Amino acid sequence: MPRLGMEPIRKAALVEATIAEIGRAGSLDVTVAQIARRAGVSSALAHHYFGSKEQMFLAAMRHILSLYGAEVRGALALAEGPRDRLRAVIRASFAASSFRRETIGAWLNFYVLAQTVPEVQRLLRVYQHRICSNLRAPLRALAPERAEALAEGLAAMIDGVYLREVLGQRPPDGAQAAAMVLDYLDAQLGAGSNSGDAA
Amino acid sequence: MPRLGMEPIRKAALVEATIAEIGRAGSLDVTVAQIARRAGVSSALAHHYFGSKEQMFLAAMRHILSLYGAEVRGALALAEGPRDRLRAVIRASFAASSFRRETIGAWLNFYVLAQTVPEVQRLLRVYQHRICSNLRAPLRALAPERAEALAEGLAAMIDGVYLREVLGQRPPDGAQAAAMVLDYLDAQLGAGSNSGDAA
DNA sequence: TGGTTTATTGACTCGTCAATCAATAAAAGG
DNA sequence: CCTTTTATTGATTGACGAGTCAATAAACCA
Repeated sequence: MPRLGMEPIRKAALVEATIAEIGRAGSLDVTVAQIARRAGVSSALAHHYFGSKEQMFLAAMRHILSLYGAEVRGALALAEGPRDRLRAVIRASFAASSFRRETIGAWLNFYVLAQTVPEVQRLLRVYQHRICSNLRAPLRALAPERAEALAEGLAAMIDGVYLREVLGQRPPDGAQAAAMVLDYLDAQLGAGSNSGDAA
Repeated sequence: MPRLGMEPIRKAALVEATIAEIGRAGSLDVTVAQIARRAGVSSALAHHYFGSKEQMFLAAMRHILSLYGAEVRGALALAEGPRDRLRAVIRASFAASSFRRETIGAWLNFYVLAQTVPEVQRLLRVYQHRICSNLRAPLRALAPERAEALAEGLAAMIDGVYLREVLGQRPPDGAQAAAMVLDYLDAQLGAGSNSGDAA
């Protein structure tokens, strides 16, 4: 009994299911049938709406990146002063909405996919570029000379902490993960807790 | 015309070919036939010696880890004093033998495989444990309180730098990569260039 | 020499899976 | 109503690939 206007609902469900299945399997070796079943539809319908498995992966990735982007924007909106902005970006990177087993697993797999699918590579580069920008701006106010290098170091560390979580036996702990990066930040800027506050 | 004693030669060639193919494809979606062809043998022979594709992946991984281990041991043998030892471990992590496109690509894919194959997970954990140990020991002599946390931070950063290389447009530059991590180290310990030298 | 071990492969089996198609059915619209 | 559009699926196709097997052949051995 086909109600109309199902397309966005189905698509959203399939995107969620894609992420969940990749997270569960821990790899991109998930069949369209598995994804579709989890979303409660037939595999034919999944193809009908997305055209191909690759498009499903891309949609899933855009979804993850957009969640993360929202998290960052939300945190930045509340931050005042460069130091606070830096902390906001870092904390947002480990917020519960992104720092979850399944999302981390999916994210790792997208790095793999980036080596094959140009559009995935493009998206990941956009993400990396954005996170660097978000870090560089406030860093310029605190340590203009080293802003560029520090931003890249922080970004690398954030990615590295994610990566280590993949093998972690215990469930991800965003607060602790963020603490490690914040610690790096303080060491680089001089722990002086607020040296650049209140723009 | 079968010469005897081929087994180790074929195995070595197949291991190399496995790494090269994974690096080329940028994923684990490589067929045994592709690997075998690159090694100059039939796919049947590959199965004959390894039993399964999974065993080939495992052998490839052990090979990569053992190259890296050798690099670290070699560097440590020449180092004197804790600070120097730290530098040695970090530099070894970006030595030319490991820090190459194909190896980096393969390494990333092994992280993915670790989510599926317990033995791969075990091997990666051994690697992580060892790198942390190698860092923690000299750190204990320089900053006993923070040794544990710093070791994990450094390890995360090393992994993160590798990860970023996956998307890098320009070919990997080990020296520059190492510099970023060494910079973090100096910031954490106080740049005083040799505070812990000459044990 | 004849038997055993090692090396090596082509051909085949058996599954799996992405993608397609044709068919069913309910709503919308005139 | 009858048509068009949207939703939905079961069944099918076509390709591809891991792993197996039986056969060939050279080397070694007694």
